Amino acid sequence: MPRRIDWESQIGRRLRLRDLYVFSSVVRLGSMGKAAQELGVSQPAVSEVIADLEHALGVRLLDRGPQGVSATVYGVALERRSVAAFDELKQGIKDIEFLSDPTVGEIRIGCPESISAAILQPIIEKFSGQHPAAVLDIDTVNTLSFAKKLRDRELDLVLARGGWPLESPELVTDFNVETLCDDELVVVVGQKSPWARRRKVDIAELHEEQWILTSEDRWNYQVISRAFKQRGLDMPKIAMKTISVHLRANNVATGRLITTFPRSVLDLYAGRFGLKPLPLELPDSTWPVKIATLRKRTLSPVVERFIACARDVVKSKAQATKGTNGLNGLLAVARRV
DNA sequence: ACTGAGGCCTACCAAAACGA
DNA sequence: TCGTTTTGGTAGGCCTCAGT
Repeated sequence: MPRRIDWESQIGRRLRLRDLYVFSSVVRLGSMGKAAQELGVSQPAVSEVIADLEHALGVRLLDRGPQGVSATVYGVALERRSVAAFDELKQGIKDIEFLSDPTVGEIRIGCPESISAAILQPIIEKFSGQHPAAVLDIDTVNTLSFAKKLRDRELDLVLARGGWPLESPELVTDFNVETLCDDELVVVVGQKSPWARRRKVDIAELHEEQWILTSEDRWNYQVISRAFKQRGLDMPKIAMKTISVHLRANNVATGRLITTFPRSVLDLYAGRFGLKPLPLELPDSTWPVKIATLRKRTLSPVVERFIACARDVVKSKAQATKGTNGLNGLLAVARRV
């Protein structure tokens, strides 16, 4: 068992930022030689840094092999904290930049397409107006990897709907999750569809229709599945599986197909594509939009301003629509979880 | 308070040895 | 064979301390 590490004599004086940087390079490249090449020093210099680190910490950080090195459990632990340490430093430098000019900074946002169009857009409009020099880097593609990217600090924040990977039990302790606004899932047809003229629809009547849905592991598929199951029916035939909002809207507009949308997306596209929600209630169809950030990570001031701006935008929209039935509860007053 | 000498520490390299 | 470790050496920066 390694001895208890004395911070003053072993770490405070002996462990340097440069050592961590060299160590991270070695782990990333899987070789001391390659790391040396990248850092522009000789391989023995790298070897010595690693040996000193291991000596200071009293544990083996790397397993050496004929094809290079791999991190031990201790190495993995140190590497993970090193990433966090370098990120904090980077944030510190960004803070200094921000303090010298509060309108600059970069915000990396993970946000699926269905949220970016309807909910993110007005937030961006307001925020960009207030902070024209701030750079927004928005990833709308790899929604399933958002949790990992957030944990790896590749994203500052993620906007997503409830029931997403970030709220899985094994990940929930890593993130701060805040409900930004409420939304709900609705069944949508084109205005040419015969269903569009109906005043009341039972989900069971739609069993023989052609559906466009997302894949089985996604929440909107599961809501429809539950709705049919409640009526003692299997899932209907799926004509097309896609997450693309545009593909679904375009195909539903033909009048032959049925799909689901969040209410916010429908409100945005209803006029443009000629879409109509069906008057039927789905079980457990509330689908709140949430903001997640990495717990225990200091957010840069510009990111904090962006989140505050997001809260302001949904709050003012909620107040503007209070008393009307147009949005049916969408963008209700933001509340913290 | 400043300066210079001496010692120590750190970073680096080349070459040889080691090991899977 | 490829990659790591060890050895022996150099150069430069930093610290301490005595002298001015």
